[in-house]
This record gives sequence, structure tokens and C-alpha cells, in this order.
Amino acid sequence: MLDPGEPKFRRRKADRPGEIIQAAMEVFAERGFAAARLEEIARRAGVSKGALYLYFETKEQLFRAVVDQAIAPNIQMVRAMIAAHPGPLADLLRQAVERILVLVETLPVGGVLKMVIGEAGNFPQLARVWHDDLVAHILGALADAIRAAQARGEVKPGDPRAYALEIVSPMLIAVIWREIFVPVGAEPFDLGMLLRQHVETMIEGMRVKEAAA
Amino acid sequence: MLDPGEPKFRRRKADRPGEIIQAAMEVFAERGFAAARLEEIARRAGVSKGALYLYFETKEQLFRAVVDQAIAPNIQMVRAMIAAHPGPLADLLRQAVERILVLVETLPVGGVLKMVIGEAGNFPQLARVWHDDLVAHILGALADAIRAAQARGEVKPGDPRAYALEIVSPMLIAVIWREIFVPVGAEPFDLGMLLRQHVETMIEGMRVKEAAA
Amino acid sequence: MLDPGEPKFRRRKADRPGEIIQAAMEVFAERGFAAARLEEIARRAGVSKGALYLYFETKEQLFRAVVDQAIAPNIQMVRAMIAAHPGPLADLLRQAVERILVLVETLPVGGVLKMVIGEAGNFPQLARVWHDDLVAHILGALADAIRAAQARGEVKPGDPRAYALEIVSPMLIAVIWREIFVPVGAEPFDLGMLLRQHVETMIEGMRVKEAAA
Amino acid sequence: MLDPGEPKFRRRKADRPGEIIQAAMEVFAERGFAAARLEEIARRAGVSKGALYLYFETKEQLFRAVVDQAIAPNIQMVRAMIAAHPGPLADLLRQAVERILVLVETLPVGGVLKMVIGEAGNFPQLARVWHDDLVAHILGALADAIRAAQARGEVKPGDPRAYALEIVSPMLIAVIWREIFVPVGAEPFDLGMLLRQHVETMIEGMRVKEAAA
DNA sequence: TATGAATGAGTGTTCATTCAT
DNA sequence: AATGAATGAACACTCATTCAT
Repeated sequence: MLDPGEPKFRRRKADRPGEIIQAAMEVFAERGFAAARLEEIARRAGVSKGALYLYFETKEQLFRAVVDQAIAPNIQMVRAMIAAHPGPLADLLRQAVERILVLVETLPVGGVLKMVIGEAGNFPQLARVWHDDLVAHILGALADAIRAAQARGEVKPGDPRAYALEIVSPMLIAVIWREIFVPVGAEPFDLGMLLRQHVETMIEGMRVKEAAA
Repeated sequence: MLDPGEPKFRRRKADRPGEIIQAAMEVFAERGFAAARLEEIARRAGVSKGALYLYFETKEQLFRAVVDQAIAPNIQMVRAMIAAHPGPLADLLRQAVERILVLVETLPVGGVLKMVIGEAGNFPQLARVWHDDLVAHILGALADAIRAAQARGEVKPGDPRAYALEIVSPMLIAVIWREIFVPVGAEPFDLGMLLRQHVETMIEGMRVKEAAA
Repeated sequence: MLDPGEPKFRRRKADRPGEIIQAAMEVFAERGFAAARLEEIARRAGVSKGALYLYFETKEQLFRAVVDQAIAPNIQMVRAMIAAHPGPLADLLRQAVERILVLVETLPVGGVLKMVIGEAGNFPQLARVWHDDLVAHILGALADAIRAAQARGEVKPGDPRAYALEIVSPMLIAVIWREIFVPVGAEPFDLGMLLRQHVETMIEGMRVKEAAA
Repeated sequence: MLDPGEPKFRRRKADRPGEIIQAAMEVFAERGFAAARLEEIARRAGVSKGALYLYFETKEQLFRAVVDQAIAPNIQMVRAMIAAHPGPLADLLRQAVERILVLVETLPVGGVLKMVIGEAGNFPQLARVWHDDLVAHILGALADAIRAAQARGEVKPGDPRAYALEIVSPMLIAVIWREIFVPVGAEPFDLGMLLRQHVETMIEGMRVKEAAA
């Protein structure tokens, strides 16, 4: 089973499509669809320009593959979060933040966000898929949890969907910040600190204060 | 009110550069830099393709002009807001929200945001200008106000810059939402409701609770 | 109406599309559709590659324009010939031959034929247009004239359409011969001699011999 | 009948080069040289794309092999026809027609003709080989036979080579017709009827009428 | 022999930019 | 100032050819 003469750490054409999608994700995230050069993607994937066409019919198909790939893993996370809704909202949020912090360090969330935002105008389909398959689910699940908490008297009256957006927005903006402004010298945010502080602020801000007897 | 030095009957071609920038802003916002066609910009501006080059050296110069144009008016607003910092933070925030709501309905904030986010990778310069000339000022001013409020004992301890980001994020995301997801069928947010609710949530969440005697 | 400073014999961008079609006809005739290079067409037309796209959407559209152009003038000729059918068939044929001889020296019939034959497989549409708009008319008109001559007792029984094909074939083959074999050293045919001899042979071969009393 | 030196049980792969040439002939005939895809040829031959290169150095070599292959058998026929020239010209022609009719139903004459005509411009060599090795022989042999018949007083004065071309042209055109126009809905010709009628017309047209005593 | 994944030179097409008018 | 026809560099995509297996 050994392959002597071959360097040990050299995955061989095992998962070409995967490697190509990976490289494409990077380049599309950096440059956007139109400004991305297939040659650059090929180079980063370590293949020739022609090889891309063995796996993807057009630049656009490759782009779609990247977008789908970027959605898929997150869908899992949403399911998990939704399933984990047992105790009080505060606990749910605190747990979610920790899980998200891991995720954000693992996946190229910033680049993907940039890509989706920047290309939504040129690929409405892309915006639709992202909304329907991912964003709407997350927001809906969160809003449901908030609604439940309101019913239990934990959370003040107020639009649950708006609360949901209030909760998630700073993370999104922070990730975009890291992607866009930090490279040009902006002061970075400590994501962990920011999200934890925000969650506490929101919990406190939404909490129903027990009427003083 | 007179503008001496201007021909009395400058027929229609009042402000060609301005009209071109306007048209360019639309197209760049819709498509991004690379996917924007000069021909489309020229058509929307009601001039010929060649005419663009009478006022702007290159596509990129035109893009920069658009970006600058999109920053300029907001700078005013920041100054105004900073100057208005006298009373308690809560009042500042409530006033700011109302002013921002007007602004957001007037200017193509969503498109501009999309443009800046989408093209930051290709034009680091652009990101730098936006950060240095606009974003850093806003965030800094807000952080300063928060710091002052903390000093006055109005606001809990916590990172003022993080608080500032928490405060502004939902508006940004909401505007992006409107730009990206609403056109493909997503439920819109009521911006006024959202921002007002968010400001109250944040005020309450950041507030120092008077220790019960 | 003078254009001083301009060389007298220099048609200026008067009929660009026409010039391009002309150049394209040459190149397509020489090389066929697939092997023809747009760059070569552009060069022969004295324009840049990009200029082609000001007048034709794609290479294929240009090809169609060439094909149409190559049909149009001939249609006239058919009409003329059909209209001229008065006297005996022999006269008609002798006249037609003379007219065709002129035509064949004027138009690039050989190249066009080569093109149509060579590309019919790749562009069935092209074959259809050629047949329906040109070839079927010619053959039909000729067959009608023959049928009429048979009715008048001038021509033997026999399939009129077959007679028609017998009559026109040598000219077609001779033109192809000139196009294909003469350039590689084949003995050319004297077209005039060939067609005149053929017409006489056919007239004599089709003639009804008066029964010897 | 034995072929010693050949493995006894060469399973299926009887004659790979032959099968490839066969497939290539089809595709080249349908599409022409430039538009033919090696992948298509390989598929029709039931081999891989790479396998073609085990037998032919380049696409062009394969094309040449196809062209040679298409000439070879016909050369035999010419020899046979020439050798059979004994009796009067009329008999020779009538016999030749019958033999040709068989041939035309057996070999893909139409496709080959299309191919030769369409690619002669790109492969002058091909035109030369076809002319020198095949066409010139046929035409020459026929012209000789006609000359002999003229010497015997069977045939009118007139250019023998031109007569030869008159005789063969309708078959060529008919075959091309079948290849090009019938697939797009044109009325087909009955080849047997056409050629027999043509031969009789030509025989009668060329015949020396015995002067009435 | 045979495969088919991989290559990369070559082509059609686009579009920012120029320039004669 | 203004036009828009023209340019040509740049890019997506194709396909004959190679080569590791």
C-alpha cells in the first residue's frame, strides 16, 4: 500500500473537484465573480485552466458549486441549533455564540459573505438560494425561540424577527469588518469579546423586569 | 442664490459630471465594478460612451468619484451627530435613529454598501478611504459618547467600541437585507420599527441599574 | 461635394458590412466555416477583429450573411431565365449557357459551391435555404421548360427533372474542378467550350427524331 | 487463407486501425476536417481518445489515411473498367453505369465527395492525390475510350475530355444531392433511372448519324 | 496495448479606451 | 464639447495531444 518515491504528504488527484471548489471559493471571495480569473483559480488549485472544464461546465457553474458548498455545512448548524432550544433563551444564545465563534474561525465566512453580498445583484438566483435555504431558516428559528420566550414571560414584547436580526447583526458586521477593513489597517474587533458582550446586552435589554412588589 | 460666472441659459447639460456619477453609482451598485458596463452608465446618464472620458480618465477614476461622492454627504452627518452630543446617551441615540431613518430613505445606502463590500477586495484603497474618512469617524464618535456615558455612570462597563458596533450593525444588515433579499421575495423589515426597537433594547441592555438601596 | 485631402479612390467606411461580407466570403470559401479565422477575415477586410462585432453578432451570423449574399444575385438570374422561356428549348438552353458563362466569370461561384457543399453537414439550415430559395427554383424552372418541350413534341419522353439535372451538372462539376483541381496542377477545362458542347450534345440526345416517312 | 504470424485467437480487436479509419471517415464526411472531433471518432470506433494515437500520429495523419482508404478501392474499379473497353462505347457506358450503381450504394461516396470538396482548400495535397491517383485516371480512361470511338466513327467530333466530364457529372451531382439536399427535405433522385437516362441521352447525343444515302 | 485525466496553445468574443469627425 | 465607430488587449472556453497508470 506504500507509494515509495512519492512524497508522503501529497494527496493525489483524490478530490480534484473539491480542491478546485476550495480554490475557487478563495478567488471568488477575494475578487467577486466578474473579476475572478479562471487562470488564477486553476493555479491555486494546482491544475491547468483546461482541467477546470473537466469538472465544471462554465465559470458560472463553478461559481454555483462554490455557493452551494458554502451553504451546505451551515445548514447542519442551523438544524443543530434549532434542535437545542430547550432551556431559557439566555442559555440558548450563550451556547449559540460559542458554537458560532468556532465556526467563524473554521470557515471563510467573511469571504463568503462578501461574495454573496457583492454578487447578489448579478445572480438573483444566488440570493434566493441563500435566503431560502439558509438565512430564512436561521432567522426563523431564532424568532421562534424568542416568541416562545416571550410566551414564557422571559422576554419583553416586541417583534421577534426584529429581535432576531438585532441579535445576529453584529456578528455579521464584525466578520465583514475583519474581511474588509482590517487588511487596510483598521483596528480589529475581538470577536469573542464582542459577541459575548452583545449577547449579554441583548439578554438584558430584552429581559422582562420583575415588577418590584 | 445667484451663481455668477455661470452662463444664464445653460440649457440642459447642467451638471454633466454629476449626472454621470449619479448614473455610475446606480450601475456600480447594481453590478459591482467589474461587471458594470461603461456603455450602460453612459446610456443612463444620457450621454455617449466617449463623453465619459471628457470627465473621467478611466473607469476606475469614475468609480473613485462615485465612492467619494457617496462618502461626502455622510461626513456632514457625522459631524452634526458628534456636535450634538450634549445630553444623555439615550437621547443621542434616539435622535440619531430618526435622522438616520430619513437618510436611509434618501440615499442609496444599500447599493453603496453592497458596492463597498463587494469591491473592497479589488480596491483596497477604497476600503481604506471608507474606513478612514467615514466609518472610523462614526464608530469613534459613538464610542466616545459611550465612554463619556460610562464615565457619567449611565452605561455599564464594557468595550465602548464594541457597544458602538452593536448599536449600528442592525441598521447596516437591514439595509443590505432590503437590497439583496427583498428583491428575491424575502419578507422586508420595517426599518423604523427595527431601529427604534433596537435602540431601546440597547439602551436598556447597557443601562446601569441603580443598586437597590 | 469634394473631399479634398482625401485620396480620390478611397471608399471610406462607406459600406463596411459589405466589405466584411466580401472578405468573409473569400475566407469561408477557401477554408470552410470551422477553419476560417475571424482574424484573417478582419485583416482582409482591413478592419480589426473587434470591428466585425459591430456588424455581426457571431461568426455564425457572419457566415449566414455570406450565404444569403451569395444566393441573392442568382435568384435574379433564375427569374430572368424563367421569364425568357418562349421559343424552342434548344434556344433557351443556348441562351442560358451564354448568360451563365458570364455569371461564372463574375461571381466566385466555385468558392461558394465548395462552401455550401462542405458545410451543409454542419449547417442543415444553410442547405435548406440554398435548396428552397435557389436550387429547387432553377431545377424546377428547367424541368418545366423541358416538360413543355415534351408536350410540344420537341423532346423525347423521360423524366424532366432528371433531364434538368443532366443539363446543369457539368457546369457545376467544371466549376468545382476549377476551384479544387486546377490549383494543384490539373488540366483546366475551357468552360465555354465545355458548356456549349454539352448543350449541343443534350439537345441532340433529347431530340425527338422525326419518324422517317 | 491462413494468416500465420497472427495470434490464433485475436479476440475482438480484429483490425483496430481499420475500424478507426472507418469511424473517422464517417465523422470527417459529416463534419469536415476542422469540425470533426477526435473524441467523436474515438467513440464511434469504440476506443479511447488516446488509443487513436497508438495508430495515427496526428489528426491530419488520420485524415490522410481516410482519404487514401477512400481512393484505394476505386482505383481497382478504374483498372477494371479500362481493361473492359473492348466493344462499342455505348456498351462500355451501359456496363459502367450498372457497376457504378452498385458501388454507389456500397461505399459512402457522397460523404467522401463532400469531404474532398470541402477540404481541398485546406489540404492541397489531398486534392492533388485525389486528382492524380483517381480522378485523372478515370477521366483519362474515359476520354481515351471516347477518342477510340471517334476514331472508329462511332462518336461525333468534339473534345473527348469534355465528353467524359459530361458523362460523369450527373452521377457526382446526384450523389452530392443525396448527401446534402435530401436530408433537408429535397425530392431525391432515382439514381438508377437518372444514370441510365443520362447514358442513353449522351450516347444518342454523341452518336454519329449515318448520312442518309 | 489501452485508458482518460490533464495540458495549454489557439480562437471567438467582450469591452475599456481612443480618435476622426 | 460630443459622438460613436474602431481598436486591441484580455479572457472564457475548446480540443488536439500527452502521459501516468
